[in-house]
Amino acid sequence: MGHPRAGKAQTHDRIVKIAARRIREDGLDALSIGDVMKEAALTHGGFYKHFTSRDDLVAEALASAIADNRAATDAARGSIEQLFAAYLSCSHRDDPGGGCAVGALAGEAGRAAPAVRELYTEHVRRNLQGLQALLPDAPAARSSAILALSAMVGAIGLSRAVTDPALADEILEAVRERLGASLGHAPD
Amino acid sequence: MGHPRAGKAQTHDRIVKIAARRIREDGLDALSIGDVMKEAALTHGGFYKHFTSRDDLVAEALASAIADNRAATDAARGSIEQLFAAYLSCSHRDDPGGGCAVGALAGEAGRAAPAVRELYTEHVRRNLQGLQALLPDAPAARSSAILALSAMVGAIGLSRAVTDPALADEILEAVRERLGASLGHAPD
Amino acid sequence: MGHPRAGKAQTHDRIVKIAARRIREDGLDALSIGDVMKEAALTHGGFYKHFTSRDDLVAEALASAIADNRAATDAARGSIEQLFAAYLSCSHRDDPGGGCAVGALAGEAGRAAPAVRELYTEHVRRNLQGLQALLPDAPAARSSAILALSAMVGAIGLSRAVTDPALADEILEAVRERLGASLGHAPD
Amino acid sequence: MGHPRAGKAQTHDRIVKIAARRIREDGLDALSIGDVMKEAALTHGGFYKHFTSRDDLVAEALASAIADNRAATDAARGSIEQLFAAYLSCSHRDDPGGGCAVGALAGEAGRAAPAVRELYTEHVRRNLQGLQALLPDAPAARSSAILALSAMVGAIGLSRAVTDPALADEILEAVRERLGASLGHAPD
DNA sequence: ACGTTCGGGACCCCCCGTTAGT
DNA sequence: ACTAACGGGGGGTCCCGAACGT
Repeated sequence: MGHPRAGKAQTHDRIVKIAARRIREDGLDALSIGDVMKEAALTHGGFYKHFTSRDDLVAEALASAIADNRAATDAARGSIEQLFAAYLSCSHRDDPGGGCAVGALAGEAGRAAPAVRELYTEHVRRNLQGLQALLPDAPAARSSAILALSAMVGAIGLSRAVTDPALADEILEAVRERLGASLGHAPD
Repeated sequence: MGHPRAGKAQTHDRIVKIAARRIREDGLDALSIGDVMKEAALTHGGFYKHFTSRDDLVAEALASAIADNRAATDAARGSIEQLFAAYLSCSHRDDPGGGCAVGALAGEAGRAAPAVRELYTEHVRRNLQGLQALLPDAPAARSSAILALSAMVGAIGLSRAVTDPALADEILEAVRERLGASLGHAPD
Repeated sequence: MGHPRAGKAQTHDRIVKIAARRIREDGLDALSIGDVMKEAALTHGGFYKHFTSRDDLVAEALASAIADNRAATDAARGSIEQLFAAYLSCSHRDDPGGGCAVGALAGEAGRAAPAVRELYTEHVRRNLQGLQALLPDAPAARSSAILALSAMVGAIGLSRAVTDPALADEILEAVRERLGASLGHAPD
Repeated sequence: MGHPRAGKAQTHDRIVKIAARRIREDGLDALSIGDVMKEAALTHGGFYKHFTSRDDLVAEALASAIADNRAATDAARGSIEQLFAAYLSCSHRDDPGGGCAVGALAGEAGRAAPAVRELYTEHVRRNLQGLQALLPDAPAARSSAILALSAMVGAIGLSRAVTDPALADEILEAVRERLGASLGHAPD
């Protein structure tokens, strides 16, 4: 019985990874312990050997999702165009579970528990700093980063929500290009 | 017993109005029939005289929220700066229940029932058209509208989610100003 | 569907009555909503139309059990020997569910929620007053009542717990007779 | 790893001792393996190296509690007044975990597993014999012992359950004195 | 017909006693 | 001796439907 070859940490991680996908796909509230454990080929009852409560899992899952994002962002190092292209891509839009947590949870984070909101906020800050570092060292780099993050988050949300595929693609494309252009020659 | 002076249509409307606020405040999934009916001073059971199911209410509530938004948008007619100022304002951020449904539901709409998504999509289209009409008649007006909507939606979501009030305000301010500037002299 | 002929109050009462038996048979903690509802030919889900929580039911069930006891005590009016005979009887011992709540819950009440303990205490006070009223108007009537209640409660508990039927009967008989004798000629 | 310096028997005993207190404080049903092991600074899973099941522990814990009681009773040897004073004392009432198992479990024992009930019954028998030995060698010594045990058990239970401290003290005092008096001049 | 009362079933989180395998 | 997992059950809430009263 059990998964003798899998250490506790591995099982723990497996659960968290699954949850990290789920929260980005379905939102924080929709996360069900039973579903996650079932997907991990475990039973519902064993959950509390790994987490003290559902909130605990949510926090860990969010942290894991954020770590994913860091890795993905680092991969796009060097060029902001590359980052835009990756973020505002169809593959990102079509795989929320593997994508950006800031975008996936922008709507729900405001209603989440304080601990979750803090994590989220920290992640937003880091993203802004990362963007700013990639932008030309102009006085308006900070506001450019904010505009870029807002537009990216908004565009990915809209593109996911809209039923018309053409419109969805158009949103990504338009923002991708216009954002690059706007930020290229920061007006001040 | 009951509300003899209130016609059925009025009661129906009252329920929808309440639900229209709730879905923007708490999201689509969190809408509880019991809560809504309680707030309407009605009993839970009577709900099904007005709606065939919870999904029915959600659809109507979304339509009502959209109608609200149309009215609000029309009020800002004439100047796109005025619209930005209104959308990217603290009062809008702090009152999601009375605010823009596109922004409030950007994350959740992608997971909603087809009917809801259709409604949402239609609303996005109309918003884009409205924005486009307010922009100078340049070739890039369409993409400008998309960028504007994306940035607005993203900014309002981020500003709501973030715990740091200073950062929340900064997001609104930065996008408000940078967006105006960027769109003023559309590069092509 | 449902029990159309049974008013809500009737169903409510039915549930409480069942629970009132159960808490005397199995104790306060062992009371299970599912079990009670099943015995009432209802489903677990409907429970919360009648009670706000399990604790609510426990409180009502205890009150109901106490009311039962009052009625039973009143039936033995006039003679304390009759009351002793009824309380310290095999039929009382063998039917805890229909019997004295003070005796059945003597052990558990001390660990119960404050509201439950208050109810229990009130019931003890009333029982002491009832006993005192039945005793000769001697100065020691109060302490006689306390001795009588203690002995009765203890005897019924012991007689229920003991596995040897002869010993169980002997306990009831001994206390029944010795208590009557002791109280007959109050020493001071 | 583990507690290398503590033999298995010692660990076993430690667990039993803790459980022996707990069952008197919280009852048989409330005994939780997890809690006991935690208090013993052991892990939950190791329990089954010492006991075959929870029922096994309960039986051993009861036996241990009974052994405690024998020791305490032997200490009061010689005078029945001393025994009454010790049993019907505030310190006994306020420390059920270190007190009499017959009193603490009078209500619950009747519902316990057969093995537990047998143990309990044996304990009652021994207590009755002990009491009888302390009483004057009158024909009614047996029934006097039964009355005494019943009153003591009942009084301690009531005194623990009642919320009013004055009433709680009054119960102990009244039974202590009246019982001594009643048994001093056994009527027949 | 409108509204309410009552009930049904499904789900969720959490905890428990127990065991297989290390 | 323990870790990791199982399976079942507990209380609580939800959405929904059916029968009754107005």
